[in-house]
Amino acid sequence: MKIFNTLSNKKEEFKPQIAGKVNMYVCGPTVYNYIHIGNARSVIAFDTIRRYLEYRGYEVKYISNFTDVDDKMINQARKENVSVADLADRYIKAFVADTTALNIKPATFNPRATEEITDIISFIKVLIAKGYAYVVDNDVYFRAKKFTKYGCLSGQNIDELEEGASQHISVEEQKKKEDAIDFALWKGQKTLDEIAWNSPWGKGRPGWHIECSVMSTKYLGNTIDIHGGGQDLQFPHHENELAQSEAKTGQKFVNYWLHNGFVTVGEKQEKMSKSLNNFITVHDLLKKVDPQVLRFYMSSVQYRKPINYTEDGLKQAEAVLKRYKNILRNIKERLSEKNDVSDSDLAERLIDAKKKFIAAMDDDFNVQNALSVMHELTLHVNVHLNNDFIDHKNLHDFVQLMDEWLLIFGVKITTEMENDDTIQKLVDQRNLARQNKDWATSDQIRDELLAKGIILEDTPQGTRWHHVKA
RNA sequence: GGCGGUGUAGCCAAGUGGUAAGGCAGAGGUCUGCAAAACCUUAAUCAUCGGUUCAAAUCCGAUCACCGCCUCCA
Repeated sequence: MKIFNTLSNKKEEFKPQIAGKVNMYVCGPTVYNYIHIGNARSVIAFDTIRRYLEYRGYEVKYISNFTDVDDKMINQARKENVSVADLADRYIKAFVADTTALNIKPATFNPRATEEITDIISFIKVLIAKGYAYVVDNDVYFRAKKFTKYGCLSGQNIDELEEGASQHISVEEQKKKEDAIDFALWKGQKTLDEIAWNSPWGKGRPGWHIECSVMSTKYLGNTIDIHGGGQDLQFPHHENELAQSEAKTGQKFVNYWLHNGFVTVGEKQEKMSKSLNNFITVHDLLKKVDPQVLRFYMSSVQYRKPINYTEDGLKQAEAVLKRYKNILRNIKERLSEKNDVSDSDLAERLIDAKKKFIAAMDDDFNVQNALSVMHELTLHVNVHLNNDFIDHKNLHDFVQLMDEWLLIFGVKITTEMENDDTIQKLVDQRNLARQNKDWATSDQIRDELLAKGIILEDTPQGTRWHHVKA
């Protein structure tokens, strides 16, 4: 399996530290609002990756944090006149609701920054002791230049970073720090009403980057296999995480860094973000869009590629899902027949498709090629279904294969056989009318049922029906 | 200014040296009493210019356009 590693900027053969096991950490949301579909994309991308790793037999330990204290949290809580903790609880609940709807597998554990303060303080103490951090007033800063590899993840040159940074950092902050590129590990309390914890440096709270270093090393060990997040986290967040962690442990922090592409929107295809006010929350979108369609749309683009969010894109995803639903339902209907035949060609195609699917996904999770394999196989199975005699065993295997594959994309298609005497009676009536070539009655019954959301399909094997949404 | 990404048919998109996968939409057709479902047929020379090569979407150079990061952001 090959994975694109941001650290080396190329695809590398994936080798977890312990054969058969993968530990991964994915940067989670700051819980001060509903997540938008850009946030969802990241969650979906890494869930899809996780599911594929599990499909390939890896046991995955998956940790994703909640940032439940920082400037945004504090500001929003003030605005709403609620406590930071209440704000966090509310949006963690919303996050769970949204991601559950999108069929995201729950993380092995979701640590919260505010519940890790003791470990954060110990971590910072070590950095100070090693000379990688220094105290100014009630703040603690990381001495970036002492970590000579600083910039290795983002390919940034420290001197040029300084030029850029100097234009944006406030003068006060600038003065406190030894160097413009140093960043806060601990921020002293500014006003008495601000949430704060006791520390050796006075009351305060952790900086943003430190929490991920602490939680990652605490729950997964000093060196982890995969660390994921959005492309915008590459610098400075992940660069800083890397510096802090390796400065403390002296060991490699992450073997494979993965960064997902953005969701863009509008004619200019700009990044979806709160500051541009061009975001759509999952909470709102799911009021009108089938969560499964949104999930499939987002996971059917390779994780590193940008997704330009459009309604047409959603429609296309919906059309593909409908095709899969149709074939799975049609097979289920026909498997009740007793007209078994063995089709060696179909058997071979299944084996071949499985190989190709794995080859596609093993190549840095190339979902487009994987879907292409699924389409091709679906075509052959549909052709097979035109026959009077069908291969029960291989059709059964196909259904199982599709179920497994679709689940990697977070999609579960249910094809429950529906039984309804009232509907069946009407269908029988209609068929009687059809035998008598009474098309008027026949069509009238079909229209009646359609109005109730029931679709009829006349096949050589008889009339079958299903609900529009099913 | 520095770093990185993108540009392939109406749309989504694969493809890193040998004469353009797949999907959606559209059009035509088969099947059907008509539908539905399904199947068949059907479209691009790959942003532009130049170069290397027997051969380039694919390598090199230049240009144009767009996006992102360098400041909170998935």
